[in-house]
Parts: sequence; structure tokens; C-alpha cells
Amino acid sequence: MKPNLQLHFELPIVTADGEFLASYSAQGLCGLNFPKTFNSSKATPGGEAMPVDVLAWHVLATKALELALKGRPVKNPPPFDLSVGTDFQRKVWAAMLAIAPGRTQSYGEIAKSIGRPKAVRAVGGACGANPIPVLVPCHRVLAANSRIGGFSSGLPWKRKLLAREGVTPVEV
DNA sequence: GATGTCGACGTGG
DNA sequence: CCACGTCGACATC
Repeated sequence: MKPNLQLHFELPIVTADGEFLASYSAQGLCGLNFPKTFNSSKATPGGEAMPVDVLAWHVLATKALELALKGRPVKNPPPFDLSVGTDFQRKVWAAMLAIAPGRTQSYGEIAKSIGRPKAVRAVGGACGANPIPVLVPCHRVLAANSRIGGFSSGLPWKRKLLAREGVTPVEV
């Protein structure tokens, strides 16, 4: 039998920028993948036990993502499931969520704001480990002095997202 | 002022 | 053990 519902679903979100893949757990949205970095056959086949909650979250996530891609503030985001990840990482992500659209912060400032001023490099690692890019604005984190720095999911995305928020980082 | 090197922090391979 | 989406300090020209 199945003692527990495997509460994990993956649904595509089609946007003007391509097809994203959203992952949901029992707690909410727990992952987001950029277009073409995943196998579309991975999406959860329809039917079966798709909880209503997930569908509702998906609607919210879709709207949230569309707003975020336009560089506008997100109004009604779905709940995020950030239970994955360590305390340190969650602090970093929380700090990033506090960055307003059109604003940026450096890895150093994030590090300072979570009480680990010297753990700058670790912050970089946490950013890279961010399961929900775009919605958790890891792209608004730049290197010191507004340099663009790096981006695991692809530098072009970082530039594009920032450009739509009216931010022009200094190229390295 | 312009460079170059080094140590510090957390996580994962 | 090493490498990273880094920073700031210091040393040396």
C-alpha cells in the first residue's frame, strides 16, 4: 500500500519567456526551473490525486511568476516550502525576499544582515542553492560595487531579469 | 592609485 | 580535501 501520499507535483508554467516547471510539496511551492533545463516529460501526468490546494497554488504561482518576469512586485505569491535547506540557507533566502523590486544588495550585505558578516562566500553558495529562482529574487544579489557577479542558472537570465526592473549592473 | 594574494564562512562533490 | 555566483584587508609597486 501507500502509507503516505507522495505529495510532490510538477506542473509547467507557460510564459512569454518559455516553459517553467514548478514543483509543489505539501507545504507549498518548493521548486522552480528555468525553461529548457528540464525534461518536459517530467511534469506530473494529469488525473490521479491532484490536491485542490496544488491547483490553487499553481494559479497563484503562475500569476506571481508573470509579474516577477515583468519586474513588477508580486502580489499574492503561493506559500513557499523552504523546509529543504539548512538554517543558514533559509536565513539567506528570507533576506533576499526582503529586497524590493528594482533594488539590489550585495553578497556582503546579505551576509551582514543575517549576522555572519564574513560568511560572504557561503551566501553565494546559498544563493546558488535557492530552489525558487525569480520568485525568491536571487538575481537581485550582486557582487560588491554593483558588479553582476555570477549566476548558476545562467548569467543571461540574471541580466534579463535585472534589466526589466530597471537595474543595470556593471559587467565584469 | 593600481594590482596581486590571502584568509574567512557554509555546503556539496 | 577542494571549489564555489565573494569581500575586505594588506602588501607592493
